[in-house]
Amino acid sequence: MTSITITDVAALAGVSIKTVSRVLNSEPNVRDGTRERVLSAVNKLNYKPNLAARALAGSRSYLIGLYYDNPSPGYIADLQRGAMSACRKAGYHLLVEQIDGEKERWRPRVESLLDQVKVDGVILAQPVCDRGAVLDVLEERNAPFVRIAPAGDWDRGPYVYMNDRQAAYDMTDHLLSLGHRRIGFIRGHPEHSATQQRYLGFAQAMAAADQSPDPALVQWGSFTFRSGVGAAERLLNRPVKPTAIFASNDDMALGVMAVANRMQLNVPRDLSVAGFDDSPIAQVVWPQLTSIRIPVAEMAEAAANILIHKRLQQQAPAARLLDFELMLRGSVGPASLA
Amino acid sequence: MTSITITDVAALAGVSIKTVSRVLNSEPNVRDGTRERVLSAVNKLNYKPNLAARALAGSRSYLIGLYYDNPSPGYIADLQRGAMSACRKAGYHLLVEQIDGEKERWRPRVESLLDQVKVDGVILAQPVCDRGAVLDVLEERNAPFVRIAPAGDWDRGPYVYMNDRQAAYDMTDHLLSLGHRRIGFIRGHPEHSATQQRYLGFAQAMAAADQSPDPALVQWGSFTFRSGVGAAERLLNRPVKPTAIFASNDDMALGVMAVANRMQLNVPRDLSVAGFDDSPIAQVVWPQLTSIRIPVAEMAEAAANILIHKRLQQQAPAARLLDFELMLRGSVGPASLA
DNA sequence: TTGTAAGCGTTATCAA
DNA sequence: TTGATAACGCTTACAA
Repeated sequence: MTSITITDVAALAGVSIKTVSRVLNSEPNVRDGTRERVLSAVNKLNYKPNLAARALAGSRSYLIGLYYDNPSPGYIADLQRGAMSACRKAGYHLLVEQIDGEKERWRPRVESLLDQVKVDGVILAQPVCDRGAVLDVLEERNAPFVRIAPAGDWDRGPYVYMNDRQAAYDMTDHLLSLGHRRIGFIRGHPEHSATQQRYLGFAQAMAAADQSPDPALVQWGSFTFRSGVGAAERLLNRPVKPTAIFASNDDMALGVMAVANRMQLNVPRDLSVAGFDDSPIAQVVWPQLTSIRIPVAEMAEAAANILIHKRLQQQAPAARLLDFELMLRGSVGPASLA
Repeated sequence: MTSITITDVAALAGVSIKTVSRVLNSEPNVRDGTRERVLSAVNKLNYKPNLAARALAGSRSYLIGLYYDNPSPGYIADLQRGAMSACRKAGYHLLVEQIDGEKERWRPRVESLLDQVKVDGVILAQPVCDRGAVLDVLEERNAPFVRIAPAGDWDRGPYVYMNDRQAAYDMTDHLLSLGHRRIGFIRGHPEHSATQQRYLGFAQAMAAADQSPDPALVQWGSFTFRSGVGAAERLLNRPVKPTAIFASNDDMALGVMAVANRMQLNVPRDLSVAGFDDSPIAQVVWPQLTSIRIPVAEMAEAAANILIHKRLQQQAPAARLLDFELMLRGSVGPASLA
């Protein structure tokens, strides 16, 4: 039950193993006829090159690593779907690794992936992509990596991202276009990179519509359901309630909806609610939550492709921008006339 | 910038590479002093064996594959956390692969993992573990695999699981102990393995409490939020409403809560609601959902460990049972006196 | 355009 | 208890 090797293929095709190798790696200088004979032998034998041998002899392992920490399960799933899709198309495989931020326990794992497994590249997702120490380890070893939506350090290698500011701007614009003027905004966790960008987009859209910002209508949250509840209570217990609340992520938006429910406010008649992330829950609640879809899978796919095709390119792209999408659903309606 | 190899270690320790190999693989017949000299050389050089070379020469790749299809993101995340934990402890790495059930597109990927990457074993999660064709491919190649909560085929290799029937029994018992007698039950998707087991547990607990089963109180669902809504409407529009509804997963239970809300029924005062799965959403809704925690991460960890330690064991365990946990929260209360 | 031979860094064989 | 040396299956030089 020994598996078939390049030698078997060479023998059947009547060529040397080097020629088989050339065909397999799409190298030039192979006569068409020869190529066909080799390929037909490959097919006949159902030959598949051994990755360990390839990695040992050559410079490619056909493995891509994905580092993430502990964000929402939906984010991880999307990430992997995208990365896997790219890997599948190129004959690569995906190795996942959770990087525990707390302790320095991540270090041996990161080093192992580079020194032992010798992955061809690493995708760094939030929040790992913002940990300087991890980047240091990768740079020390000259390991190719691509970051997904990093918060800064824009000159430390390629990254893919989407425009959070513009997305928040567009959503705010949408609310304004429906007649809303008193729009509450709930900021996210102060240490998260997206927080500031999303707030900026909101503020700029309000300013562009000549809406003087009411500081009392901007509340801090921390991206959790509970913090959304707190912020919503502060907003909705004011003498003059806002007609819409834009929370900078879905979990907080759900908190807003819970409070509205408890206060007998009908969504969207009495209060419009918008979120950010388009998490799976957004479509489960009633009414369904208007939100912003982040192209997580697409970003991961783009990142994987950059790594996979690195050797083909003269110059790796420094950055790749992907589009968000406004998901308009039932939780947002026109401003009531009240 | 060439990396250090076993030869460097051997030179520093003043032994042959074979001796270094012996130490690294904990083989017998190495003098203590020699072992120590080797280990200190390993440490001094920060040497890490090359996995590709190991895989090529030996019979282990130190890679474990995880096949899943498209269940909830939370399930995937838990699965990976557990499997990764086991891998980390043993110096293994985790390769993930989504097995698309629809087409036969999965076949080349499964074969590639076995023939090219030569993973040391494969973990099969729901619903991949119930696809006979996938098992066939694995068995053809004599590839070690462990299934997580399979639906049947209990003689096709080792598996880990939990007792769905007992869990549903215990939850029903809990409702009965709170005075509920008219308990509605919502079954899951008929093709899903857990559906029958969970219903069985419910039915047995009811029978044990001498509750003649009212067929009208058992409704079909399909594990989706929407199907939960439908089933709940059928249950709650009856002349005599149930005082509690036990849905066989959380998504459907959320559907029940949504209907209850719409019908102005207070949960848990007017209606108790219980789910199954303890998905993340269970703690986000209000009141929080009473549910059953499935030890997904623990099952994955156990599965990985079975694969990793296979060579050490005389006889791989045929099955490993793990415990569920009743998560009692606000959505269930005593039966009202009405 | 093709082939020969030398690695790649381990583990396995077998002799010492 | 140790070590020389041959695999493992491929890619990379280099030669033809």
